[in-house]
Amino acid sequence: MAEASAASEACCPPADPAPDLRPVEGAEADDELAALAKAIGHPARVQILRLLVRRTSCVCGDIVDELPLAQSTVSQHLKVLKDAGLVRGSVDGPRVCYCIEPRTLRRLKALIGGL
Amino acid sequence: MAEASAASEACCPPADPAPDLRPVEGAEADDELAALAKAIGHPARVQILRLLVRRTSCVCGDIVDELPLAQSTVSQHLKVLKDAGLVRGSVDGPRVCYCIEPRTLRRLKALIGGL
DNA sequence: TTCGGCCATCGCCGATGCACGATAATGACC
DNA sequence: GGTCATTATCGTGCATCGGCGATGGCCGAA
Repeated sequence: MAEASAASEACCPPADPAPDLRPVEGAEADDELAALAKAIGHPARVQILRLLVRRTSCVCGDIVDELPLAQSTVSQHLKVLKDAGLVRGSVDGPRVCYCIEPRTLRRLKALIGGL
Repeated sequence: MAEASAASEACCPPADPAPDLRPVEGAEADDELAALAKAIGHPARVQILRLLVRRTSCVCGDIVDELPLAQSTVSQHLKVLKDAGLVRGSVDGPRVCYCIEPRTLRRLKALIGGL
């Protein structure tokens, strides 16, 4: 398995048949919703999320020069999104390909919808 | 109108025929979503929101002894929610009746749904 | 008028967030 | 080997958050 990792589609697999099993209310759901909301509680992170949803590209560098922020700041925001589970990063040679995690995004929508 | 203000239904009018007009994406939508998400980015505020949605009561005092927090802290959280437009407070005699703002909540759902 | 309950606000503290520049780590390429 | 490009991490400064107790304002009741 040397090559064959084309890195154009492989980093963001859309396959996701898993259903949401956890409840949308209760103490755990409250904490979960608060954590997710906190993660997107910054305009820069909302912009990053939208960029990744549109999938024009998922390379970190492209995100950096799309935002009026320093590279280290963008990396920090990406880390917040990654810790929240909203985003996934795949190392692809010297670059890192970021993409959204559809499951977490759907989970967020379900939690918000349960309000 | 001395009595007749039973404070059970009058403070939270469910009437809300207004549709959402603003777009769900763009720079303003990003800021709006980030501000709303930040407002609910704390477990205590999520709990408060749920309490108000359930409408078991909307009096501030009831919220205070439903949460393991001091009265001033709850008041602070209520202020955050009120500044975000998610909650409205009506002075009703010596008490204050809080209730959710359905328009803002629907707006939040629309913004999340637009992701 | 005075008292007491209800709520908002203030002041304070420690903890966290956000931005940046500088530096390190990784991998491709010559 | 060396070099360049890309990204993560560290350290720092400043601002904001989150909690509390204490205080003050407001209204109704006595």
